[in-house]
Amino acid sequence: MSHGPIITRFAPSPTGHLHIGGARSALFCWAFAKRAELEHIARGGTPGQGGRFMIRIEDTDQARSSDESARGILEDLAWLGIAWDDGPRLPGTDIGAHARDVGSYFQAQRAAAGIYNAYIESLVKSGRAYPAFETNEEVEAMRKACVAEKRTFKYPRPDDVQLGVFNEARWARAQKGDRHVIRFAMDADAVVVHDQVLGDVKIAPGEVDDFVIRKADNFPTYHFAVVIDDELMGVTHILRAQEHLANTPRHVAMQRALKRLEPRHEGVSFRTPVYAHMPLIFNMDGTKMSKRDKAKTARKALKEALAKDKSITPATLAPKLNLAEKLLADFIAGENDNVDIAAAIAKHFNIALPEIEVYDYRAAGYLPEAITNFLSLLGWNPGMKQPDGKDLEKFDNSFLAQHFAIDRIGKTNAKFDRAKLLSFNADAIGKLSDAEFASRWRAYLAEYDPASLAALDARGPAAALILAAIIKPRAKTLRDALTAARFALTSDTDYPFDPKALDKLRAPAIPPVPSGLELLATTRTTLAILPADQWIPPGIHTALESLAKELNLGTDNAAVGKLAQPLRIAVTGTGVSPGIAETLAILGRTSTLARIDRCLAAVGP
RNA sequence: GGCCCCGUCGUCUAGCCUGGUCCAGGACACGUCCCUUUCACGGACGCGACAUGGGUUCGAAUCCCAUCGGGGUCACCA
Repeated sequence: MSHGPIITRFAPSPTGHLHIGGARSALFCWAFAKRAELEHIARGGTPGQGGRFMIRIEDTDQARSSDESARGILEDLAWLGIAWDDGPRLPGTDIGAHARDVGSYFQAQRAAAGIYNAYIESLVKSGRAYPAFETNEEVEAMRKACVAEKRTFKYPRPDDVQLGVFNEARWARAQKGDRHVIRFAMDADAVVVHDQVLGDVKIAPGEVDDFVIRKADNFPTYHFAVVIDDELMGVTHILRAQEHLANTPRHVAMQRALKRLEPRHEGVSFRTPVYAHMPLIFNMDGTKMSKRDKAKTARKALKEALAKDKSITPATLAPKLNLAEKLLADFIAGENDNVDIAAAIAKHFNIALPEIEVYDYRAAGYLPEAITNFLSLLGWNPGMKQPDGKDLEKFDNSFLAQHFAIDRIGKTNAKFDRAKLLSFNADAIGKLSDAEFASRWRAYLAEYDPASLAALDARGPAAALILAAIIKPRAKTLRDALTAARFALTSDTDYPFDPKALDKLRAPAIPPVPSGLELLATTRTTLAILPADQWIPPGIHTALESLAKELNLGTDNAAVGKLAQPLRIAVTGTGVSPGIAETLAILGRTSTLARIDRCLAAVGP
């Protein structure tokens, strides 16, 4: 047994944003390596030698991969607090700065360096792989024929190919430039995957056919690249989603057939890493969480709008969305699931698209610590109790790194309950100090809603701090903190009045209590002469209390309420707002009086 | 369909390996109540599950089998 570090990896394909399920995989891989490192350090070991977490970008799909999404994925990981030891350097941070020298962390570059082709050639020469010349269409036709006969399709090994015997004729033809793929020659042995979560999973011989390991474009397939890279990059433990379980026998079979080619390791057999397959994460309705859900949601909303309002047609709508009519028509027909079109529709009809990717949750105002905490509980559980006997389920990444263990990964698939995530997020926000919340909220607004940030700044720093303190318990996300703060972020002349609230204001007096309108006018007079140094929450509260007493409204809090409710409607336009004293303090005297006057005018004589 | 995996409240799960302390515990959601100047926050209580059927055993959520149900996978995507 070697004493090298435990090395885990997360290997995303850069074809979009980081999926929330991928984030969990990354988090668990990170935690596993981190724990090994922590324990190694505690034993006095050399830093960096106990456990390492690696990122490798699997960009062998030329058509769908992009540098932009690779960067986005890296940024989202870092935002979640998942830093990698090995992998691309993340600009502006020191993440990846001390990566091991194991070649590029991008597979396309590794392919360009000839890493995979050297192994392909060795496999072909040892008779464990061979060129196959059928076109994609031909194989597809064979498959269809099988399906029609209700038989499972397995690629039939050509008669001239023999396991373990180098097929020179085929190799020569391939070298000549005939379009071909390389297929791995499966052996006849049964494969057992010793999975740390699922136990031993046995696959009978003959279940796996000769699969493609190099595509016609000369790029390795996922299966091949993964096996080569995991070995060459020293990966010891593979934690991944259960959807990969069925692939694992292929990987194990290749590991058994492969020997190292590099001078220092030449001839050494590939090792089989430790596998642990994690349960899957689904939507609440049991469907897969996919970015297509966004298109589905948008399409449904659009169809409803179309059915409800006959004046809306694809032809009239397309220009408003800045889209070609054909594109929109295709989208409606389900011909495409373009996320940008979905977003445009959502914006136009003011509907919320489901959050699927980390990027979405970030934009929706979730805190990274709430996301990783929630994700940790999907398929894993610390199995610990709190002093009060309740299950421990609120913890941070550092706790996870200290306690994560594969043997506590569950086997059953989980449904992603957004309501619970929302509750975790609200809880995480609630735990923030007022100052912390204020600064996080500002940062959020700076990125996603600069106009609101400008409006906030216009109120001044003192008001901003009071505002932060009172919206904090009302906010489940940084985005909906805006709802509670709306009154302070709109101008004194155009915040809307809720008609129902105004009606309440118009209600006649019920003697001895004066009407809301009368109370409002009286309160205005009092507030107008309140000393400036009293224009703070306690000062305002005291003033309202004395006024209530003066007017014989009573002495309890309900008395102040009789004053507060008309005021609230006047200055916020609705009967719902944070505490009235805080609300007025944030607005300041000038705004408050202006708003009362505007309301008085709106209600009319 | 073949192969493989899984099955505790609506949801995430604890308990299962090492049967009894479980007429099954927690959290989210939901409901009622309390707090309360509105809305939130907070607090209390409640609702609510061992898929089914057979075994094994003095005793099964826990062990075995079958059935049913759910899922994954069968690409020159990863």
